[in-house]
Amino acid sequence: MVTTSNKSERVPSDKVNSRVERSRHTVLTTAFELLSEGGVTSFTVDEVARRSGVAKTTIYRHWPTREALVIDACSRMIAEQETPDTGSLEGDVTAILMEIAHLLPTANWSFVLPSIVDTAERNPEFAEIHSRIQRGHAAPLREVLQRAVGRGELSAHADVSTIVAALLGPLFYRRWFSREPIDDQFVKEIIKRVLASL
Amino acid sequence: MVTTSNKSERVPSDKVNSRVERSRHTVLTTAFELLSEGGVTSFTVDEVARRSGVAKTTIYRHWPTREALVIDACSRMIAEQETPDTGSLEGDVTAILMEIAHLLPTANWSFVLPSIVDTAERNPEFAEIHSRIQRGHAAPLREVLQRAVGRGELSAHADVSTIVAALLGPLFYRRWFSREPIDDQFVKEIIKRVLASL
DNA sequence: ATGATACGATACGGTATCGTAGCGTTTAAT
DNA sequence: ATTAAACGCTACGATACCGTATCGTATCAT
Repeated sequence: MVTTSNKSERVPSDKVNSRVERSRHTVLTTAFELLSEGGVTSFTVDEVARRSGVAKTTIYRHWPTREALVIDACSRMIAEQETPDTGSLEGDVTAILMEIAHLLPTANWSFVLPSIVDTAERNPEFAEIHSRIQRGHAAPLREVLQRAVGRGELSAHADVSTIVAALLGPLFYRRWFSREPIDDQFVKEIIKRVLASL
Repeated sequence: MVTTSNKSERVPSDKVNSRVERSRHTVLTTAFELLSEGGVTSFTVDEVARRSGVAKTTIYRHWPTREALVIDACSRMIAEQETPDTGSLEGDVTAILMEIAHLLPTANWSFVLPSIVDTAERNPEFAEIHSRIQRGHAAPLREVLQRAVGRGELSAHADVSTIVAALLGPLFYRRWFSREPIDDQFVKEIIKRVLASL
């Protein structure tokens, strides 16, 4: 009895290949793809069903509502950027910003983000997601700045939050507002100017 | 005959109070208000009709399609900011950024802009509007920077476009991405750091 | 093998929205 | 006063979506 009971409490690795998990995965992949193309607005459950091949009824067996699915798909968008450790603040910052600069014109999330920003403006749930995504982007930068403080390379009074805005702001500005290209020269200019003023 | 013909060729000031122009104005005002509240997505012609009191059929007599009305309403959003002239570059830049900083949390356009940015990502017509709005925001800054070059206060080799991004980027970043408050201290910090590096 | 669970297909009901038709009424110019 | 243009009202047709119901089929553990 106990043995039987234990067998039905499967470990996660078992569940991955179960039928439910296959469906979940297929739907989420398609949902994310759809979000990247049209943003939150034009996202429909019917289209997910059409593209994924998973029946709409099955989708509603997994997610209670359209919004739940959108939120779930958006959550998979949080960038897992790794923090470099070159030994110097300038080296670390350059590594981070260069990677972001290269991702901005191509990565899927850069096409969805405006949509999330807009939705977050009036929807608390999306505001929460947006907040998590944002923290994900800023985290590596905050970490290398803190490390620089630890090494004495940066004053302990330095306002990390301001510096992050001074570094990321110009890049984001070019991607979504002025829509100018973000070349390496530009990134280096920004870094040089911001770090010079510390 | 000629006199009669001339009378029908009215001057614009006459037209302002005509019935058509009254309708146009009422509808556009309501449309803009609606856009400010819900963004481009939740904007519906039916709601404009309900709120404005103008019949939906009349609205469609003026604008061929919903999109045309949205675009027309968005176009009225272009900020008409005046360029200061304090004599020094720092004074001018401070005046401009302080005004923007105070508008960012309150002005109607700041609630609609994410919506336009998102739509512009996939719609050329909105990309054009967005471009005009953007140029409107950056124009005063570009002008005072050019003036500073003329006075010799700024090197002729200075990349104006980069400096604009370095100044506006952090403010926009805080408004729409990190969602942190934008206090005067922050604005002054940004200005100080950017101008110090010139 | 058998039963439980998940899935697929189709068809709905309900709602929102776009854009139009028809027709009577108001406005405003002559 | 007459008349043309603009407006309001109601009612549509068409479409797209959400979310559910029904029922038959496939999967999978035991």
